[in-house]
Amino acid sequence: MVGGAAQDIRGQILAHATRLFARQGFSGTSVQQIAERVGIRKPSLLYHFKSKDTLRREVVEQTLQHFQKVLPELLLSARDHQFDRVMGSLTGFFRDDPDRARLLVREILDQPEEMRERIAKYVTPWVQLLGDQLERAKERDLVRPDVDVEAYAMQVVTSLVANLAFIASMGNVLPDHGAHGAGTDRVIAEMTRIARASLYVDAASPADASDAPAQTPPSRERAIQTHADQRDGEGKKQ
Amino acid sequence: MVGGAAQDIRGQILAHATRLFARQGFSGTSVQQIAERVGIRKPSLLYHFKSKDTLRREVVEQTLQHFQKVLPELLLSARDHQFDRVMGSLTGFFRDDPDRARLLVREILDQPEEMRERIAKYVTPWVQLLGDQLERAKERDLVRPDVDVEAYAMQVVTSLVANLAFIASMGNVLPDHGAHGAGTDRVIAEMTRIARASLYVDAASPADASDAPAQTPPSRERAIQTHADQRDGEGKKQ
DNA sequence: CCTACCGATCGGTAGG
DNA sequence: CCTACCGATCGGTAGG
Repeated sequence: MVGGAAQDIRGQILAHATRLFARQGFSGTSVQQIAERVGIRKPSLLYHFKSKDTLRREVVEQTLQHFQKVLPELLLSARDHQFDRVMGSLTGFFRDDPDRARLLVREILDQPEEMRERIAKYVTPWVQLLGDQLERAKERDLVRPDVDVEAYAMQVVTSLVANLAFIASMGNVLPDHGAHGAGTDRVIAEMTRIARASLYVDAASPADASDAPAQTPPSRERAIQTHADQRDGEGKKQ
Repeated sequence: MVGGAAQDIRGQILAHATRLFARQGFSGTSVQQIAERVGIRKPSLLYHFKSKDTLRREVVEQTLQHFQKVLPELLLSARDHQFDRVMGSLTGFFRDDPDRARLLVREILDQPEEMRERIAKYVTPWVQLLGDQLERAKERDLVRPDVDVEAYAMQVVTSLVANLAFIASMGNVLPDHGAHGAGTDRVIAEMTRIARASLYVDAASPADASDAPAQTPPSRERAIQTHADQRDGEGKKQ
C-alpha cells in the first residue's frame, strides 16, 4: 500500500529496461529511451536507479530470481521420469518471454565475470541436483553409463537458452515444410529428442531384470515419452 | 604488391575490429578505440571503411567467408562415418579463434534480419547436404528413424557456436574436479557425445529379436564408434 | 518527479 | 594518412 504508485513506476522501468536491453543490448540502449517508454524524464528514472549500470544489474537479478522461484517445483516434482514435462516447463519459462533468453545470452557476453557468479548461485545447484538424480538413474541402468551428468545438465540448459534466444531474434532458420508452419516447435521438438535420446539407455536390454527393482516393466513405463508433443497451444504461429 | 601496405592496414583494422566487436559488442566499441589499436587516427580508419556500420558488415562477412572456405573439405571428406572427425574440425574452427563464435552470437541478437540471410547463404546449404547424408543413413538403419535431420544438423551447429561463445567469455562453469582443469574439453566432449548418441541407432540389443527387423546385427559395422572415447586424453575427469 | 545543465564522447566530415 | 572541427547524444548532477 505504501508507495504503491512508486512501486509501479519502478516496475515499469524494470519491464521496459528488460525489453530494451534484451533486444538492443545494454550499450545499445540509452537511459533516455527507457524513460521515454515509461513516460517520465531521464533524471526521474535516475532517481529510482542511481545509475544505468544499477538498472542493468537489477534487471538481470529480477530475471534470474524469477527463474529460481519457478524452477524448484518443476525439478522437485519430477523425479527421474517425466522427462518431457521437465523439458517442457523449462522451455516454457523462456517461451513465455523470450527476452529472458536474449537478456541472459547478452549478459554472458557482456558481463562474463558477473554471470559466472550468478550462474553459480542460481543454476549450478539445480544442475548438481539433477546430476545426482541422473547418477542414481545411471546406477539403475536407465541412464547411459558414459553420460557426464553435470556437463549434460548444463548442456541442456545452454542449448535451451541459446535456441530460444536465437529464435526470438531471427525466427526459425529451417525451411517450413509442411502446412503447420510452427518452426519453433520443430526446433524445440528436435532439441528435446536429442536430449532424451542421448540420456537414456535405449529400449530395454532384457538381461537387467537382475538389476531393476522388481516392480517394473522397466523401459516402457518410463513415462518419458508422455508428452512428446507437449506444446500445442501457444507458441504456434499458425 | 600494389598497395601492399594499405592492404595491411585494412587487414589490421578488420582484425582489431573483429576482436573488439566480439568482446564488447558493436555499440560497446567506438571507432576511436579500434583506430587506437591499429595505431592510426579515427578519420584515417573512416577512409578505409566509410562508416562504422560498413566495418561491422565486412567483419562479419570475412568471418563467414572463412567458415565457408574451410567447411567444405571437412564435410565432403567425411561421409556418414568419421563423426568425431567432423565434429572435431567444426569445433576446431571456433576454438582456433573463439571470437568468431562470440561475434556470430552477437550478430544474431543485434542484426537478426541480416543474419537470417547470411545463414541462408553460408550455413543452410551445408545443413541440407548433411541432412541428405543423414537421411540416406537413416534408410540404412544406421540413423534413428525419428531424427529430424535438418533440425538436428542445425542444432549441432547452434550448440557448438553457443558453447564456444559462452566458454570464450566466461570460461567453464562446471566445477573442475580432477587436476588438469581442462573444463572446455569436458564440455565439448559431452556435447559431442550427446550429438552422437542422439543420432545413431544404439548398439545391438540382444533379445529384442521380436521387435527388431530380422535382418541385422546392423550396428556393428558402423565405423561410427571409432573414436567413441575421443576425450580420453583431455576432457576426462578421472 | 521536473527543468536546466554539465563535461565527455559519439560517428562522421572538411580539407588538405 | 593527418588536424581541426561538427552537431548530436551520452550518463549523470544540481537544485528544487
